[in-house]
Amino acid sequence: MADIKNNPYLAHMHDAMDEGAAYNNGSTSTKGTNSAFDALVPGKTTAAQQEAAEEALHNGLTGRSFSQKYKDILAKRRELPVNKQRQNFLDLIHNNQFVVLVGETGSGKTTQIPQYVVLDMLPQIEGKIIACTQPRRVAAMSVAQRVAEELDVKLGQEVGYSIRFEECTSSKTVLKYCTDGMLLREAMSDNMLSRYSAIILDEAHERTLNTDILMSLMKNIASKRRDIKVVVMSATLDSEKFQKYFNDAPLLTVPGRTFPVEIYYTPEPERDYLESAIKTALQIHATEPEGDILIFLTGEEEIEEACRLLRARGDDIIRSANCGPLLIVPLYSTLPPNMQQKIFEKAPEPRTKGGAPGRKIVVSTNVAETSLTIDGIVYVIDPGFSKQKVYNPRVRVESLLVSPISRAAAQQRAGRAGRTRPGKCFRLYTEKSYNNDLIEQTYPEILRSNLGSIVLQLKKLGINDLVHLDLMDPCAPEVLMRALELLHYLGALDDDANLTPIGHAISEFPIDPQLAKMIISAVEYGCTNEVLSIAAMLSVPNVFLRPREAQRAADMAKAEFAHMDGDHMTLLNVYHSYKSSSEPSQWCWDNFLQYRSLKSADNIREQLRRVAVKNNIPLLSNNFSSPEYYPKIRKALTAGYFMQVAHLERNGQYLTVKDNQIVLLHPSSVLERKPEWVIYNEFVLTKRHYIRTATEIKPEWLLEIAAHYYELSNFPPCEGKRILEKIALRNAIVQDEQERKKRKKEKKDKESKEGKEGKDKEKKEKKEKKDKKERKEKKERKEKKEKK
DNA sequence: GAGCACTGC
Repeated sequence: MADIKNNPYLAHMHDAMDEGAAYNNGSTSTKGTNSAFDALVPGKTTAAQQEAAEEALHNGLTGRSFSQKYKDILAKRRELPVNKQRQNFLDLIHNNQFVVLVGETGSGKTTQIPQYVVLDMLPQIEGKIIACTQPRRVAAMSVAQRVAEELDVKLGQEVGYSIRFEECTSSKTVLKYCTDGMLLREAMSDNMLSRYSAIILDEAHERTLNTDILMSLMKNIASKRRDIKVVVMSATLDSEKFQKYFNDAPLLTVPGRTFPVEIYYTPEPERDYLESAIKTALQIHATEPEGDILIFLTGEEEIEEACRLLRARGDDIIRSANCGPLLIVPLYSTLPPNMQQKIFEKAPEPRTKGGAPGRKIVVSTNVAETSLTIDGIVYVIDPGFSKQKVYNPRVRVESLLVSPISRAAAQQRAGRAGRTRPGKCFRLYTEKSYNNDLIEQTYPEILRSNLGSIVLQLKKLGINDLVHLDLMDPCAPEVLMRALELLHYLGALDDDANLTPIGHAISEFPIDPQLAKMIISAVEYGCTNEVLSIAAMLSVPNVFLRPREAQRAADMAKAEFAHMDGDHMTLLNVYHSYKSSSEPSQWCWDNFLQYRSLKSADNIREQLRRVAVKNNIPLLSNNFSSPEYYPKIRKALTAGYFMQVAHLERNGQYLTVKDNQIVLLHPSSVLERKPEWVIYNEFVLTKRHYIRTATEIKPEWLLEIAAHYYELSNFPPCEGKRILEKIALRNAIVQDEQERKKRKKEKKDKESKEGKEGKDKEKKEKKEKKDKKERKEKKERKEKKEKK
């Protein structure tokens, strides 16, 4: 205590200690010289007390004295806008179960709020810990790293993170950053999230599928656990919706710290946004002061095209208008990491000393909207489009569609220009269009997705009444119905929509339900090892590369792996070859394969293998030289994908079974010979309808493996149906015949058995008679003898 | 004869 009193730097620590003593009901806590936390009473701290604890001589979490680095960071933390609101925040959290917090970029909410909650709830004393969720893995990881530094602890000890494939926590952990999907998984085995005293949901405005489910779950849990606190953090001004959803929760608004961005609209609508974007970029280069440019486009092809045009025309204006040199960099997620690094390179130097400055132009997809931040961007060009996922429940297909962005997304894009200094945003649409045509918010993902996997998870979470599920935006009944239907056909739900043992097993796997069903069914066919590999390969982005300049070479490389049964077996070949290569990265390069995808497939396979072992699913392989080796694998695939079958009609077109959609085999398929029956993994909707990743099957397998689905009476008419009907009829006849034969044989057996028994009896009786007679005669002879 | 916006368990 004396130390603190003598230290002018800790002026208000003194008061805090006294207050703490008062809360402790007068009990002496003078050993509090070592831990400033002694002054804190769980659930009743003040901002002053918290600040005092942060300025104490020793770290309340570790008992160690604070490092100089800690003190330096602390000074900066005090400057964050959110720190000015600490007392307000504490007041709200003390008096409410839910708090909604809106904080713009740079407010410090993600790093500071969880720390305030830790100091307030003192998880190390209370035994329950605090979680803060993020939609993305990298964010969870990097924020945890930062907060560990801020609290002067080692990452993975008192502060940790938990993401797929990486658990970086310990028994000491009091604050855990995790992806929202990870927390959802955890809830599946601990429905009340009983380990936690507070959950902080960050980036809630992004409305990812998992965040939406988690919000609903927290609402449910909070109504049953009065002790848990929930903080929902968001970046939008659409806070009323969040407040209302969380039972009229109070709102705290924290200003951000960004620079102003001037917005420019086009006076007239642009017909060709690509052309217009390029023109605008070159015009900025020719007329605006130094500063890098970010252009938002929709996809890889468009971006590469734009880069080509920019390079060509850039050279022209550099010559004619005496502009500085340009560095043009594409950016999209499937770009190899070393190419992605280029976005962080500096703009080129002027060609001559004192000449016009160079400029960097980044041409990017949505990655640059949320996931990646590029420093030095001053100008943003926003054509107003992005590719968005849409789900059509009628044909059960998710597809990507180029669509206008929302006003919220447009604001987000503009904001990217003001991170380091005041910037400008050029919108390639009219102001009128912005106000009238763009929707306010992007539709939440839950309204645009296939919910098969999510519905299963909800069932596992103990939520049975899905129709009345309390979601911020309720999903369409038809989408829900499709999900239930799928799970029912897979055998995951019974007739009353309750989870079956198979459903429990499927839900353990962090993959599509069909893939999980495939793995579980593989036990029956003795090929779980191979099916685990295929499932992993199907869960990662396409492994086959096909660079524009080397298409033929790439196709030839792929042909080396081709398997005549189809694309699934081809993937299996690739995986096996990958595993046996000595230098995987070089090997991938040589074979036109995406190393990143294969590495990830290997990771996923290992995870799936662990889940399988945990659920007593044996790891089996058939004898490779057996002729049944591949057919058995294909049967296991069919057990998962019997709802995605296409039949080649006599006119040479494939028709999907039951939905009767005309589809083409994707040109990337190895199945050039067009087998009559195929299962497919994916339905791709572009200019035409394609089925991608297909494997040949036998129609009789469908009736054998999925008899409940192939109840042909409710199928619409088509050739495939007629063939299946014939097979079913033949099966029925064969079965009848077999049964008739069986009955006949049984009868015969019975008769002959009876006959035999009869004869035996006769024989026995005869023998007995004979014996008796003999005995009698013997006896008589004996008696005669004796009489003599 | 063609694509894979972006996350995530």
